[in-house]
Amino acid sequence: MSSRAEDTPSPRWGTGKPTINDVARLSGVSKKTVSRVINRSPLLNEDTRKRVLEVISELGYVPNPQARALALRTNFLIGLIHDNPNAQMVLNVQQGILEALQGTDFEMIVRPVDRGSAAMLDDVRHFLQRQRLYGVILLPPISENDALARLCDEAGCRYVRMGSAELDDADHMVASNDREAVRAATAYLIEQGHRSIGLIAGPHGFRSATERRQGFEDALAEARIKLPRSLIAEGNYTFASGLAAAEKLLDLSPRPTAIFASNDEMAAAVVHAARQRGVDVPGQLSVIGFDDTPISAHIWPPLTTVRWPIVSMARSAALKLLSGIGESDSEVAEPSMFLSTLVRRASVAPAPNP
Amino acid sequence: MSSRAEDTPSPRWGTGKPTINDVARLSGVSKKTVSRVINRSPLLNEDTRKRVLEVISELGYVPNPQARALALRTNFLIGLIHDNPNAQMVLNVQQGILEALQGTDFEMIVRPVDRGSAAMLDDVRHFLQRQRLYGVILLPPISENDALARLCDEAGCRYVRMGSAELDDADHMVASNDREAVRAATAYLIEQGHRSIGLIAGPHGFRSATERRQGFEDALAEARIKLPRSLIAEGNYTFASGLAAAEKLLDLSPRPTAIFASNDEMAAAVVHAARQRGVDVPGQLSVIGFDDTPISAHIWPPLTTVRWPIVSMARSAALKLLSGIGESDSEVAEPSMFLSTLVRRASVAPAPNP
DNA sequence: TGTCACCTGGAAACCGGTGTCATACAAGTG
DNA sequence: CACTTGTATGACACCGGTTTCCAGGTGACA
Repeated sequence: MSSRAEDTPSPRWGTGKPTINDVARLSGVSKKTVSRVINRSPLLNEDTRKRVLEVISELGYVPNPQARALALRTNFLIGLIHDNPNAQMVLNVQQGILEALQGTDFEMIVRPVDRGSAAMLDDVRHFLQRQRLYGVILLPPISENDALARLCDEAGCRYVRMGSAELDDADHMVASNDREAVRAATAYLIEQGHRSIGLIAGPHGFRSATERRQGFEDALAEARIKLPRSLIAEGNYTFASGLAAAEKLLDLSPRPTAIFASNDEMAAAVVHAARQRGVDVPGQLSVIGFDDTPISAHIWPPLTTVRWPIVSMARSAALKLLSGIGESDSEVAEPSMFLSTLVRRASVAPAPNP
Repeated sequence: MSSRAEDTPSPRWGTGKPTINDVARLSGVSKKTVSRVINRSPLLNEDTRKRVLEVISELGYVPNPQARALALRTNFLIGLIHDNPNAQMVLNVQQGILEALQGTDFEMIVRPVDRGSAAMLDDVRHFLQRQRLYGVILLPPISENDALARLCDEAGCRYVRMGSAELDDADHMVASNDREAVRAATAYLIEQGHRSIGLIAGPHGFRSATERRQGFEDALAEARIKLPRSLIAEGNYTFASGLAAAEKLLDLSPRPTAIFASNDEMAAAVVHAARQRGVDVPGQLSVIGFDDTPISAHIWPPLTTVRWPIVSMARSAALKLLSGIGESDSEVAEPSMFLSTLVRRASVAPAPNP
C-alpha cells in the first residue's frame, strides 16, 4: 500500500488488544482513573473501582508492559548474572528468584558470562547500559569480583551479591556460613577417627575457596592435628580438576583415610578416582563434598556433603532487590545470612585401623 | 515539592542519560535521522551518518529499549518455557538460545512451569498475555503438549517446540532423531552379544519416551530377539523412578545382561542399584543411557550414552524464531532435524558367557 | 451561608523512540 | 524546459501508558 517501506521488524502485537482508552470509554471514566485502579491508588471511590474492574475483566484488558515501563522509567526486569559453576546451582537460583518474583510484575533475564574472558567486564557494562535493568543478582563465583559490583554502581543499577563469605555489606549481599559448615564437616571426620585428611581446595583467589579452606583448617587446629602441605591439593571446582587433585592425593603414601573436597563435582571425582584404582569408599577412604547437588545423591556411595540453602538465599536476594536496597522504607529486612548443614550419607565411615 | 505524592515505584533511570533528542540537537539533524542511523536505514547520506555516529559515541548514547519496544510493538524478549527435566539440559538450552541472541537486541526470559499442576495452562496464558513476548521456545517434555502450542497460537505468540520426535511441522519444531539413535545404541548392545536386554522406558504419554522405546524395539526386531514384557519397566525420567525400575529388572531371574535406560538419570540409577546389590558393571551388566549429561561421565563406570546436540538445537530454535516463522522472507531455513550419536564409554562390555 | 480543605476526575503534556507524509533538491528524460 | 524519478531529510502524529495541573463537587466548620 505505502509507496515504500522503511526496513523495520514487522510488528505483531497491538492489533486486537484493548487499550486503557477502551476501558476508560466503556466504564465512563478517564484514563487516569483506570490507571489509578491498575496501580491500586488508595484515593479512589470504591464504586468506581469496581465498575472499572468489571470492564477490565470483561474486555480481558492487560496493560501493555512496554508502555508502563517507558512511563515509569523502570523495566520490571531482574538480571541474573552468573558464570556457570554448576548447572543445578544455577537452576536452583533461578527457581528461588522466580519464587520471589511470583505475583509481581517483574521477570528474570539470564546472562551467563565468561569469567576467563578479558572482555567480561565490558560485556557486562554494555549489557547493563543497554537493558537498564531494575537490578541484578550476582552469583558466585563471579559475585566475588569487586570490579563487577563497582560496575553496577557506576551504571546506576541495583545489585545483590550471593556469596559464601562474611557479610561485608548486608545491603548488597546474601551469604552462607561456609567456614563454620566446613569446620563442622571436618570435625565429623575427625570424630570418626580420621587423622590423615586430605583437602581439595577451590581455586585460588575465590572467597568461597578461602572460607572452606579456613573451616577445614579450623577443625584440624581445634583437634591439634598437623596439616602437611602435601595433603592439600587445588582444583577449580570442575570434575576434571578434581580428578587430577584426587589422583595426587591417592598416590601419596601413606594414603589419607579421608578427603574433603570443596564441592560435589570434585568429591565425585575423588570417588571416581578411588574406584578406578580399587580403593574402597568408604571402607578405605571417606569422602565429603559441598553443595548437595543431585550428583552427590546419585553416585555410589551417596556422598556426605554440606547443603546450603541456595533456593532460599536466591529468593531472599531477589526480595532484597525488590524491597529497594538502601532505601529507608524497607520495613522488614530480608535475612542476609544463611546456615549450611551437614547431610550425612554413606561416603563416610570410621577410619580403618592401621 | 508537590503537595502530595501518589504511590508509585520510584524511578531510577532516565535522570542523566542522553536521549535521542540530545543526539539530534548536537549533530544538527532531526530525531528521525538519528533513528535512521540507529536502525541502519540505507537511504541515508554517508556524511550525515558518520557525524551522527560520532556524536553518539561521544555522548555515550544508548537507545532506550523500552521506548523502542513501545514504538515497535515488540519487546525484544524471547521466552523459554520449560518444566525442568534436568538441570544440565535446561542450562545447555539457555546457552544455545543466548548464543543465537548474541549481537541482537533480544534477551531471554525464563519461565519454569509445573507440568503436574492443573493451573499450568492458565499460568502460561496469563504469562503470554502480560508479557507479549516476541516468541517462546518450548522445551521437552512440556513441548509435547499440543494444548500449549494452541495457546501460543491463540495468544498470537510465535513459538518453536524442541522435540525428540519426527517433524510434524518444521516451521514450529526442532527435533532430534531419537528413534534411530536408540536403535543404533541397542544394536551395539546386541553386537556385544547381549540377548537379554532390559528397557527402562520413559513415562507414558511422552513422545520422547515412545520414540526411544520404538528405537529399542526396532533393534530387537531386526535381530529377531523376542522382548518379554517382564524386561520392560517404566520410569518418569527421575533418578528415584529409575531406581525402582532398575530394582525390578535386577531382581528378575535370569537377570538381563544389559539395560537401556531412556535417560542418564535413570541409567545412573541402574548403576547405583547394581552396585548396591553387588552386580558388577559392566562385567555382569552393561548399561546405556541417553542425554550425555555430566553425570554420565562422572559416575563410575562412565556411562555409554546417546548424545544429542542440544546446544545446537536450542540455537537453531532461537534463530528460527528470529527469522520469522512462516514468513516468506526467511532466506535460509534453519535446520530442523538433528542427529544424535552414540558415545561409547566404559559401561558396556561383551555379554558374559552363560 | 461562606470559606476552606479534601477528594475526584478530565485535559494535556510527557516518557523516548518510530511511522507517515511532505518537502527540497539533484539527476534523468523526451 | 517541463516532468518524472529518486534521494535525503524534517515536521508531526503516534505507541499506551503515567503524571501534572487544574477545576468542580463535597462535607466540615465557623
